[in-house]
Amino acid sequence: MELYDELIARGLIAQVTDEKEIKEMINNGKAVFYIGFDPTADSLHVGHFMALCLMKRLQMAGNKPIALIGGGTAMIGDPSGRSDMRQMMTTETIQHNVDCFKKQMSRFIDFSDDKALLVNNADWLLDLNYVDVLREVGTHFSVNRMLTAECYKQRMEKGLSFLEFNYMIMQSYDFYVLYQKYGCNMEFGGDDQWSNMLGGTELIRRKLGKDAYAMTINLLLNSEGKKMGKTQSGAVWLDPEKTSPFEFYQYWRNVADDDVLKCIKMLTFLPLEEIKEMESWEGSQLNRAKEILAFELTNLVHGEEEAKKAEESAKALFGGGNAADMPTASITKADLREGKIDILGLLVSASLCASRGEARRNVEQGGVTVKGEKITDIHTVYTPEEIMAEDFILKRGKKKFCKIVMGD
RNA sequence: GGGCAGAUUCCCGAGUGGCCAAAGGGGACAGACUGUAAAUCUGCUGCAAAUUGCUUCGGUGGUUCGAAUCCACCUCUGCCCA
Repeated sequence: MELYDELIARGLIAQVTDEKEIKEMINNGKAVFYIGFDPTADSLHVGHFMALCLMKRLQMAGNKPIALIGGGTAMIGDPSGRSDMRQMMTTETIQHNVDCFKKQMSRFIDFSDDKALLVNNADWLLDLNYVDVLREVGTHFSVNRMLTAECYKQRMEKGLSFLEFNYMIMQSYDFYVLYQKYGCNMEFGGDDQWSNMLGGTELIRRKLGKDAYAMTINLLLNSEGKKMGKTQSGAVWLDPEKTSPFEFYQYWRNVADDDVLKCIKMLTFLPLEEIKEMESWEGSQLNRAKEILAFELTNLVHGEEEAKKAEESAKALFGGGNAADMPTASITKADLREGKIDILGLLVSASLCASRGEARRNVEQGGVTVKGEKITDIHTVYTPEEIMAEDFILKRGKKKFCKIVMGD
């Protein structure tokens, strides 16, 4: 199966500017394409991961990827699909994030021998002269048309600042620069970027009289229509310091039934024939599919060793018995009172609960377990020796647990 | 620049002098049921040395025995006019 058809089959492609041309180009490795990443945090997350996978797929077919880090555009903030303005970031924060992105990306994409490029649009955006830009670029944009763009719709109600309004123009300008500098003839991005991307192809046509193409990939939405890769405590990060491999594994292990196959299709590199077989699975059989999904993704992001560890821990924990490799939390002498620590303090110190009040509630509602036994008394206290015992496992709820170690 | 409306806890949103840590909904969290799923039901949702105390209703100051609520100024946001 050729690349383009595979992308369709996996449900990745959302919109294209010219299907015939694009198909021809990417199937034959003739595309030089770019995907933009806004460095709004110090780690990539699941949303970026999809884009990285796409880059990889295309690179494997001989196309040349350009990863564009939006060090310049991040200073403006993309209003697409957002209900309020992003917080303004300082130049230092952005630079720090850019560095972090670079490190993580090189894990997925082969940048050696010029097989892929990594560029930062701060390099050309930051020195632009306002009047020059207005005259050269601004003249090609119709405000009337921009205002009707889908990506601004939400913001037309809540207010849109001129700063953010310019994001589309900056992104379009990026494409224009890359086209001239590197012969970049295609832009990829999430479907929420569609209008921004069209701005670029339009600009190239108007200024250079050349054709450039754009293609968007479907956003990874769950069955409720919300973006996946987010938890109550924020995004699911690719950085193991921010989201441990075990948590990462668990996130995918816990996706809803309705979403498993979609995720496998869109995110893994498993052959389509193999995935086809899974489509007939139903009911509790889907649990197997979830294990596969979780393992595959953890493997891609954190490597095989970590993936295996996460899988074993999960199986041990939920299948009974103790996990060999489990999250740990440390307490210090300062946490002790008269040489002991109470159950509430322990839960808070282990970051299993946000406050003693929450810890109290969890205990009272029967959600806290030590060594497999339910704790019913909120006044239960432990000595450091008890806590350090091999079998001392603190568990809150069904899925959160850890071992305690003594720090200084 | 002028006029109008508004800012409440994670989010939406009620509250317009004491009965307010603040209705209701959503979400989150815990329990039951399950398959580490969904749906459903129950509980719960500011912090703590916890029948009490402390901090919170955009900010600062004021009136009052007492302020989310009244007054003044400020900041921000939306709408209308220019």
